[in-house]
Amino acid sequence: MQTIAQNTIMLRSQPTIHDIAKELNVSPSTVSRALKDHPRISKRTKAAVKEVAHRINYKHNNIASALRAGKSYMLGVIIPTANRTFFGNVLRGIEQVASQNGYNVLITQSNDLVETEIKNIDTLLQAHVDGVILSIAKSTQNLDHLKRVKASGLPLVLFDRINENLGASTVVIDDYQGAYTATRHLIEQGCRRIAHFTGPKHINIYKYRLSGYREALADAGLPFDQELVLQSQDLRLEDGRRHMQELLEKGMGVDGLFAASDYSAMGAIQVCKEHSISVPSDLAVVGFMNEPFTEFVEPGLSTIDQCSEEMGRLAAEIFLEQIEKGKDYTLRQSVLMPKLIQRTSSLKNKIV
Amino acid sequence: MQTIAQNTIMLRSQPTIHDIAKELNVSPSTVSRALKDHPRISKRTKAAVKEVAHRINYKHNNIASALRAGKSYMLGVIIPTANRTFFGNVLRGIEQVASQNGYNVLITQSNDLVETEIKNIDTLLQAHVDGVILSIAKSTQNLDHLKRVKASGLPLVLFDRINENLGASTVVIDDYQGAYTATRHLIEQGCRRIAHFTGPKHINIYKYRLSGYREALADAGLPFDQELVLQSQDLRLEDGRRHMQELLEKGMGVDGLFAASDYSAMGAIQVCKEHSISVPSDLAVVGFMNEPFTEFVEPGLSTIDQCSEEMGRLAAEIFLEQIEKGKDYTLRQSVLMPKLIQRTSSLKNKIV
DNA sequence: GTTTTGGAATCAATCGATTGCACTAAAGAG
DNA sequence: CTCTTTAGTGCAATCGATTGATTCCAAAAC
Repeated sequence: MQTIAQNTIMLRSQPTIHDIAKELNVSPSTVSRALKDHPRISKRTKAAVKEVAHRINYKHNNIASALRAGKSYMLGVIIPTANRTFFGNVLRGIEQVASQNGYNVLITQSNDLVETEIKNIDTLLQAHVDGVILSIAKSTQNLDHLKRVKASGLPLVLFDRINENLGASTVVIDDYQGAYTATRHLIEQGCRRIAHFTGPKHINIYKYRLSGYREALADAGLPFDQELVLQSQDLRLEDGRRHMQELLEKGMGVDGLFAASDYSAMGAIQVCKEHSISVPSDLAVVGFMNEPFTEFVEPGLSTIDQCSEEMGRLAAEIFLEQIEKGKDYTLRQSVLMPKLIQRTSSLKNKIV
Repeated sequence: MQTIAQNTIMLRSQPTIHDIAKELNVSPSTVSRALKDHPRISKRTKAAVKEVAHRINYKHNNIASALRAGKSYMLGVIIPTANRTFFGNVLRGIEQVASQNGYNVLITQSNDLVETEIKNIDTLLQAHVDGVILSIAKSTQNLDHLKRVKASGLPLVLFDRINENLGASTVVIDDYQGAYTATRHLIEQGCRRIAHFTGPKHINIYKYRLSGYREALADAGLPFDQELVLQSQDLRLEDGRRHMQELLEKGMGVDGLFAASDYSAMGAIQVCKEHSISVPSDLAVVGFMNEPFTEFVEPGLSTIDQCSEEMGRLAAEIFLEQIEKGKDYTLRQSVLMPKLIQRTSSLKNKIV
C-alpha cells in the first residue's frame, strides 16, 4: 500500500490534494480546507493533512487556484530600464511586498519607448496580471494604452514618472523637500556661499529641487545668487567637473555645493582634489540620489536618498489595497520624504 | 438577442470560447480548434469564429490552458542585479525570444547572495515556471538549490557566471578571444608598447583576458612586459586614473592601452586629457564591456561588446529547445564571440 | 437501396483547487 | 424521547481550454 502510493507519487510530476486525500481517506475538499485553516475542520484532521502534505512534498498549484479564483496572482511591472540603480531598487521593494503576499512579479522594460510600452501592456494583459505598476516612458504622450489597463478593471499604480490625469494612484518623492533639507544641512554646517548644480528647467524634479534650494537660502536669510546656479543637460560627472572648474576660475568663493545629482557632485569633488581644495573643510558637498558609489568614494559623499526601495514597497502595497477593496477603492497620491544621508563630504563639524 | 449577448459580455470580466460558441451555435470544442487552425475544421467555421473572437475582443486565457497542459508558459530568470547594463541587456534578449514564443518572463534578483538565490528558486518553483535561466550569485558555493531545479525535471540554463559540474546548459562569451582581438587591433593601429589593466587573477574572465592580451603580443613578436600590466580589484574609473598616473610617472612610454573594463579605460583617458596627452594619436585605448557611456564620451571609446542581448536570446532559445525535446535533450555549452567596436579612441589611422 | 467513407462537429472527461450546499452524527434543549 | 444545533465532512459544480472518442450527415460506392 505504502509502496503503491509512493509509486503513484513518483509518476506524476507533482503531488496534488487528491494524493493527500487518498492517503488519509478523506475528500479533497477537506484537504483543501485543512490546508487553509478553515474553521470547520478539526485540529486532528488539519494536523494529519499538514503532516502528509509536508511528507510527500506537496506544493500548492497556483495555476489551478488562479483559474478558479479568476486571478493570476501576478503583478505586472513596467520600468524604463533595469539598468538604473533607482529602478533596480524599486523593483526589489515591489518584489518583497508582492512575494510576502503571494504575488509574483512579471517585469518588463520599455526602454523609454512608447511603442515598447504599448507592447509591454499587451503582454501583461495577455498574461492576465492582476494589476500594473509602472513608471511612464519618456517618449509617452498618448495614454490610450494605459487607459486600457483601467478599462480592464485592473488597478494601475504609477511611480516616479507619473501622470495626474489618468485617474491612477501615484507614488513620488518630494524633490522640493529633499533639496530644502540638503541645503539647510549645508547652512547648518556653516556654509554661506552655496552653489547648486541643476538640470533642464522644464523637468519637474529639477524645478522642484531648485526651488527647495532657494527657499532654504531665503529662510536662512542668505541671498540668492544666480551665478551660483549652474545648469547642464544630464548632470553627469563631466558636467560637474566643468561647473566646478568654472566656479574656481571665476573665483566665486563658494564654501558649499548642493548638486542635483551624485555624478555631478562627484565630478566637482574630483576637480577639488586636483586643486588641493579640501572637502569638506573648504567646500562641503551634498549630492542627490544616493547612488551606490557615494558610499565607497573618498570622502564619502553626503546625499539625498530617494527611498527607492520604499517607493517600490509602497507602490506594491497600494496595489494590494486596491485589489482587496475591489471596484470601489480610492485613489492615493503618495509623496515620500527623501532622507538626508550624512557622510564625510559635508560634515565640517566633525561630531557626527 | 444582440443586446442580451452584449450584456452578457459586459458582465463577465473577459469573453471566453463559450461566448463565441453561443454566438455561433457551435460547441466550445469547435471554437477552440478553429482558433488553433485545426485541420478538421472547415474554412467557413474558422472564419466565422475568428471574426466573432475579434469582434468581442476575446483573449486567450493562458491560465486555463496552462492548467490543462500542465505548463505555465512562464520562464523564470534570476540575475544578480538589474542594476548593471550587462544584465539589463541580457534580460531584453531573453524577453524578446520568450515573448515571441508565447512565454512570459518572471524576473528575480539575487543581489549576489546565496540566501536570496535560494528564495528566488523557491519562488520560481512555486510559480510553476517551465524552466530557469540564471547567472549564479557571487557568494554561491553550495549548489543544492540548483540541483532541485533539475530534480523537478525543469530545464536549467546558466549564463555568464556558470558552473560546469551542474549538468546544465551554459552560455558565455570568449574572453580570451575578445582580449586577443582588442590587442591585435591596437597592434594593427601601430602601437608597440601596450599596457593592460586587469582584475583579480583568480577570476576567470580577467585571467582569460590577460592571456588573450599576452598571446596577441606574442603572435605579433612583441615582448611582454610585466610592468605594463596593472591590477586592481574592481577596475573602476578611479583605478584607471591611478594606473594611468603611475604609468606616466614611471615614464613607461606606452602608446596603447587595453583595459579589461570601460570604466578604467575612461579613467585613463581623463588623466590623459589633464596631461594634454592626445587620444588616440599619443595613446590608443580599447576598453571592455561596451557600456552605454562609451558611445557618448569624447573621444568615443573603442571597446569589446559582450553580445549581452545575444546572450539572452541564445539562453532563451536553448531553454525553448529543451522544453520541446522534453526529457532527452542534449546539454549545450555555447561560447559567443565578442565583437570589437571601433571608435575614435583607438583609431590612429583615420580611415574608418 | 444499402453500405461505406470521410469530413465536420459534438461529447465528455481532464487539469487541481475551491466552495455553496447537503448530509451525518453527536450534543444540547425542551 | 423528540427536536434543534452545531461541528465535521463529503458531493458536485465551477473556472476556461483542450482533446480522444464518438456521432452525425451527406456523398460516394456497391
